[in-house]
Amino acid sequence: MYQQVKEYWKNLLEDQLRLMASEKGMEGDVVQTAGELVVNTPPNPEMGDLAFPLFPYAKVMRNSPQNIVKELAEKLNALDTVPEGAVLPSGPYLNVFIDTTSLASSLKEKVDAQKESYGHTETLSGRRMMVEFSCPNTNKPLHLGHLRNDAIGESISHILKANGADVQKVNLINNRGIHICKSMLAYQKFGEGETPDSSGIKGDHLVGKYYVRYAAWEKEDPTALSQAQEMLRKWEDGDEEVLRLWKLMNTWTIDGIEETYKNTGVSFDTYYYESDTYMLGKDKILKGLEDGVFYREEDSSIWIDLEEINLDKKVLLRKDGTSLYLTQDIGTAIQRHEKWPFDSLIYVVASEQAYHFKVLFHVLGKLGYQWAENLYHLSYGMVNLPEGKMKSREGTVVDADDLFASLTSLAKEEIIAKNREAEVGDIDDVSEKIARGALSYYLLQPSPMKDMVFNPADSISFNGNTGPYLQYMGARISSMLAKWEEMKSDFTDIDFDASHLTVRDERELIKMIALYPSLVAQAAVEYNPSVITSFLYDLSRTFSRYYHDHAVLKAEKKEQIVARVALVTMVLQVLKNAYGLVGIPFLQSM
RNA sequence: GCGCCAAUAGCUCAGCUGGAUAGAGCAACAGCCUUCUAAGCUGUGGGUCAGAGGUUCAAAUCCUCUUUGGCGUACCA
Repeated sequence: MYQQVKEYWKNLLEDQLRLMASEKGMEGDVVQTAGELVVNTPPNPEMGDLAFPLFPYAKVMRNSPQNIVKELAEKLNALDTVPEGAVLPSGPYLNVFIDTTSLASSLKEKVDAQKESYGHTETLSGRRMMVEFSCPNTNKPLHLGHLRNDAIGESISHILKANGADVQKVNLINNRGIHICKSMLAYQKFGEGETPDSSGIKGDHLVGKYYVRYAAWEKEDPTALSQAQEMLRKWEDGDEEVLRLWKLMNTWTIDGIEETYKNTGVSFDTYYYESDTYMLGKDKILKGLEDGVFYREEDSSIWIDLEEINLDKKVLLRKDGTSLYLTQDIGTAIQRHEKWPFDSLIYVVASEQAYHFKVLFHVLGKLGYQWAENLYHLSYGMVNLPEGKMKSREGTVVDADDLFASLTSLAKEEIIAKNREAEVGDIDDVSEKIARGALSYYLLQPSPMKDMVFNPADSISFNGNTGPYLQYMGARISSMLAKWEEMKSDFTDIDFDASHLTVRDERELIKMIALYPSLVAQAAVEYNPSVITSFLYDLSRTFSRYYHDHAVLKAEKKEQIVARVALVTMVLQVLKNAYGLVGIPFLQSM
């Protein structure tokens, strides 16, 4: 809606510029020559809502930008359609105050009507988009790195959906391979029949314990690795005993990981298992060989030459005919497209694998799959600690469950310290939701592409630019509106009138609400949830200042109260809608 | 070596399809709770936007080079 207002003024100004030019006897379309007007925002709201720099017109119109602005302002002011004071010349800029009153009126109608779907767009309407993320190994519990992956994957799925896409969230469980056998082997040797139930250890942590145990054992026993390899061979031969243990331990891990997903607010539409898919892709490689897309080395391994995309050669099938990571990914992509013909497939995977995906997409293209150009690697940076990289050998890996638990207990302590136990209701539930919001927001704030530093001390602080701060605004508004419910019967004779919303921050809030849908669209185009987190913080900060400075329910005039309640109601709706896109639970009270 | 990515306040990050004095949070300091939840609000200090060139009326933003850091360049996933 804000876009339309911008567009309106841009067109109006451009028309007037054309008029000015032709009055001066200039030939041709001045807008075409100088370029379309750029719409900016003035440095502060007192200077206007929109700013049009007129530098580019100086040369074409042979006049200083200042003079052009002055003339343009006069022309605009002479029009009946331009209200007094709407246009403000400011040096080389022509600033415009938009009509936030009528904007607020139409916004109110729209938000009232659309409610939780306010902000949704049609930009991806009808597109089938698959998002693959998380993809954990079944030999250990999730850590901080997975949490960033999950947060981005989950959020981007919501964002795409909000823009009209038909989204499928998929998880590919890495349950096969030598690393899985290592934990199995250690369990066989040292486990003594321990189970999650008998030990009281969460399944994924129990399996992780034996993965660590293996590493220690490997140092003492030089035959360890060959034993693990032997176990993998048995697994591939379908050895019953090995398969039984494999299934058992997989169940433990996956059950554990699902509990973590539940805590952190992550879910999937479909699970794939590597054990089912690792054979896929071979046929396609052989077919490609027949078609001359690939070539066979003397040792009979199959390769592709990547000279076209300025890369080296890459092996696709081992000399013994077994498949590789790449082979498998080729197979799964093709299989997925057959099962659910997507318009695009987004892989949420760490930036370390950029090369892999470049090759994967190229190979699929060479195999003749048109849709290969609609594959996208949503690459995200590493999560580091203040002292550097996380290293499992040094025990600095931040465990997902531990982190979530400590966030939850801190939130709980905070509620108790503030004496809010009675108001919040289920304190455990609320504490978990605060923890979830804090974590998700912390991880989604930086642009995905960049490496980030996870500072444990910062992450557990609930002050300042944090998830709980955002939740707090929602809770404050909710409690305000609850009070309004009790008093609103005295206001039935008063209609909403947006002309009572004139204070600076009211105008700011109106503009932000109006801008929100275009940001939802932008977040999808950029595959960037931080567009939404930044917006949420801006909106919250502005609102926080606003209700601190201006009484809502205790405003002087009744008309003002009605208008402000309506505005605040809209702010709450937008907050809720945006929370949903970035994994922040809404709290009625906190 | 080659390739990809990054570099903004003491720390963590926004801003990057070029536009007005580069913004937040944390940390430091100073204020504000008989008034809609102080998980809050206000203010002060803090910047050669890594460096050098270039393009432009205008560069943190675009281009080139340099420096520093991360990642990759496996018949691992």
